[in-house]
Amino acid sequence: MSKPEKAQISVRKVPQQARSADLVATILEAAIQVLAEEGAQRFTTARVAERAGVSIGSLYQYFPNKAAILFRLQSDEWRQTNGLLLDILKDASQPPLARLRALVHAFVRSECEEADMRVALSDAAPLYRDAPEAHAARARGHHAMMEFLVETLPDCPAQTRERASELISTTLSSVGKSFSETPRNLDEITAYADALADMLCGYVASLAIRVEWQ
Amino acid sequence: MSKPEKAQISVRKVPQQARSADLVATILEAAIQVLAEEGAQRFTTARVAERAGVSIGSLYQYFPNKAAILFRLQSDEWRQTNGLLLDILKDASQPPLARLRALVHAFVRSECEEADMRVALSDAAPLYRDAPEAHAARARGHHAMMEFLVETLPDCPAQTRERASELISTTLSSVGKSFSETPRNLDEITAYADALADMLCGYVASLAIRVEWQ
DNA sequence: TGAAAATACGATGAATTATTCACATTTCAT
DNA sequence: ATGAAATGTGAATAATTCATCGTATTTTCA
Repeated sequence: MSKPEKAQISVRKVPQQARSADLVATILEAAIQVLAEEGAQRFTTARVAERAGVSIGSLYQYFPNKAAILFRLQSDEWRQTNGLLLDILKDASQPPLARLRALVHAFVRSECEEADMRVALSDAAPLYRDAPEAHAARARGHHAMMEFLVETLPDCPAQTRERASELISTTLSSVGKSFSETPRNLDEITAYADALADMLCGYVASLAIRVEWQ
Repeated sequence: MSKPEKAQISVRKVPQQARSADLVATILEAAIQVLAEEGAQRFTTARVAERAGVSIGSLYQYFPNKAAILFRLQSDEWRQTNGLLLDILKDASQPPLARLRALVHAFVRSECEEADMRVALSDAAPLYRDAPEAHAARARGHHAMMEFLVETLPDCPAQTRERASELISTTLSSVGKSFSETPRNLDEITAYADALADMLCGYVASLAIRVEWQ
């Protein structure tokens, strides 16, 4: 057997001049379009380069392989979503469950935007799923939810809280993704997000009520 | 534009003699192994044929293309899971919420069995996701949950009930899938299933309590 | 200005892929 | 026993893919 090299997901060369930074931006923009319009199956380095109006060689100067482009896109998504969620969860002007409800709405709405691209991106997940960077990114999301629960359920045993945290973040992301796989109008999105928020808020409330912690 | 032919997912030739029925069974068995051991990425018709000890041509006698093999595997999974769930949901000897809890446990446990194969199978989902047969199969699952809710929440407005039904089935399948993506021991599985059951049962109970339906 | 560094190019190779087709073998009703 | 239908074979094909490399162009800055 010879599997010496882990798929290299990070960067090959750091852009130094403005034109190369532009180039990278152009490539990423093109990658988004190819992904949304052609799907993960037909996402190829050659197509991305062509759509970007850039040579294939240039592409490989800044991305070591195809997976790196996809991971970069997913990474950007995660960063953006994470920022959104952190802001909402930490908004001290709202009671905890109102924040959680707002978070569900924001998340579901954001999942439904650019749905084509997001679906294609998660179709491509097998290409980068095992990368350590991906693990770290997910961990950050869990951490935010955990902090929220520590504040909301201070008397809850740590282990219960951790499980609840994992359940809630998992539910949010996986149900959101699954929901966005079929096209929805705004009313459906709102109604569905409300139902999901009912479910999650109800769950957190039920944890808060159980005084029989030991 | 010319997209005349939808990907054909169903059968090319129906086995008539015993030897060909055996052949199909052998191919499917080999397909499961290839999927579990090599992953969706490396799942190729040639590898399946080789593992089955069968010529590639024979494979194409009974499956029109690669997607058909994968869809057949997924289809079998769905059928099996659906049978399991129907039995539990219709067991009149248990109160509704106990049935729902049992269902969650059975489902999560079944998702965690053969996890490698299941993960690889859903990685391959893009290949058959849009097939009408896939849609029909999902609809059957939703239908079962809907019947359960009609029994449990007879006074709930139909629209609310439908949304709840979709939310619950979606949560079950997508959270289950996501959970099984990382390896778990039996204790974790039980604890997690309990938490998920708490959440879902709590949600159904809260729907039952709202007497202010209009 | 001029040369070194950075950037861009795209033809090209090597590998993998799904699928077909002409032909060989087996089965089974007659 | 016979021959037609069913079944099995695997080399050949055509398409697609990722990624590299030598070369050309542009930028930087002394």
